[in-house]
Amino acid sequence: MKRRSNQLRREKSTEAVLEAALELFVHKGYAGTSITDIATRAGLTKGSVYHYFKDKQALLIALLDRSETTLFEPVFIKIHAAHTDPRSQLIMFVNWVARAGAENKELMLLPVLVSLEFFGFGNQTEKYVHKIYQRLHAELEQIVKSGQANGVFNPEPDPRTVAVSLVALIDGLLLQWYRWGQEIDGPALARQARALVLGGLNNTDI
Amino acid sequence: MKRRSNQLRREKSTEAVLEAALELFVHKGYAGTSITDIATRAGLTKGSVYHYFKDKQALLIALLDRSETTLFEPVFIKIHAAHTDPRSQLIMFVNWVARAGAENKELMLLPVLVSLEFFGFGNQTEKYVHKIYQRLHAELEQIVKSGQANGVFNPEPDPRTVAVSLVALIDGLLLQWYRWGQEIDGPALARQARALVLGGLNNTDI
DNA sequence: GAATATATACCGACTGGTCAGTAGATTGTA
DNA sequence: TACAATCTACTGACCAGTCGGTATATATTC
Repeated sequence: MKRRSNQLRREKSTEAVLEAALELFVHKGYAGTSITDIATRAGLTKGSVYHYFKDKQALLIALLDRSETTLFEPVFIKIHAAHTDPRSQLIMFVNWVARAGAENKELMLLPVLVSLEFFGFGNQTEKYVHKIYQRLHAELEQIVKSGQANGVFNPEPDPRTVAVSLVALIDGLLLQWYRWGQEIDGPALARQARALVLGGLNNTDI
Repeated sequence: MKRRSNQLRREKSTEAVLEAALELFVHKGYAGTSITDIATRAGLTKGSVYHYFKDKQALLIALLDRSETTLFEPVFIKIHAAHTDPRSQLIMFVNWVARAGAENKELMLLPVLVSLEFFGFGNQTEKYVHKIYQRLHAELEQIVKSGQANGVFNPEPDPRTVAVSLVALIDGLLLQWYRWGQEIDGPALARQARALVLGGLNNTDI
């Protein structure tokens, strides 16, 4: 055993556990993953996992937190900072999803999958995921609204519905690719998302 | 205990078991549902469930089969029989999904949810769901193609991608509503589906 | 149509196995 | 020595599937 400082051991081990848990939760499901699985994949044993994390749910929460702070939060900041027109903001958003989804597949899929596995349990996990979705919906709704106010978008469609549908399309496409084990096709996702939102927002006669 | 013929008992019991299983599989997941749960909800005990079904998976397969024959098959037949233009066929399809999803929520959601829970296991269940999706994609792709040949649709978008995206949007919307315990909003689904497909197919400059 | 034999429906205890979480020992670091 | 990280062994709960048995329904025989 190589000699390492306790701090280094701590960091390496927690990181290894989180990485293993993310991989396994996404590919085998939360319920389908045992702590021993996670420990083994992280090069440790069960007891050590419990040394760092209170219980199984704490592991999941930590990963959801990471997903929020490293994936979702940055794009909102970036879009707000850009100060461009709503149309460009929407395009920025879908392009970001396409890139983030391709580069960080598991972290992107985790909230989607977990929200389905934990539906209706009324626990902490569900609330956490709910927050992420609400944020997504609210931000997109805002963009659509301002575009309609500017006269850039067709004012007829309900902005909330447009926002929810855009998120649904992205979720659906991510899940499709995940389901059949295909790589995430970023450009295709971006193209279809644009077709949905801008197609709907440009045309009155659909 | 009321006296009933064996045939009647058989029918009543299998039906009760299937109904209970559908409800529980959708709302608690396949793995999260125990046979005892199902039996209790059906007013029986574990042994009786095994009297009618070989094992847990056989129950799931029976339900998937029901989903295919009572939901998906009829719409394809109806669309083929209609002999209308591709545009109307697409609209027929999304209207049907909207109606079937609202009227028969659990049966509609089962394949979607199961395909996610069973991803990558390479078992019978996965193949079954795969078949349903392939069928969906193929039928829709065909409609889009013929519309493009007729000059009704913009010929540029790849028909396969359009078909996959439409299914993804529908999946995504169904899951959204399921996730947050909302009723399925048929009209909204139909409207958004039209915006995606026809919006994308009408416009070159999106 | 009564008596008997067989088949079907149903029950609940049991088995073998899995898993989350715990306790205490052991090894490595400060 | 004190403390942190890790391991091993264990517990209690749960679950899929089996099995022997009971009750009810149907078929057969007289």
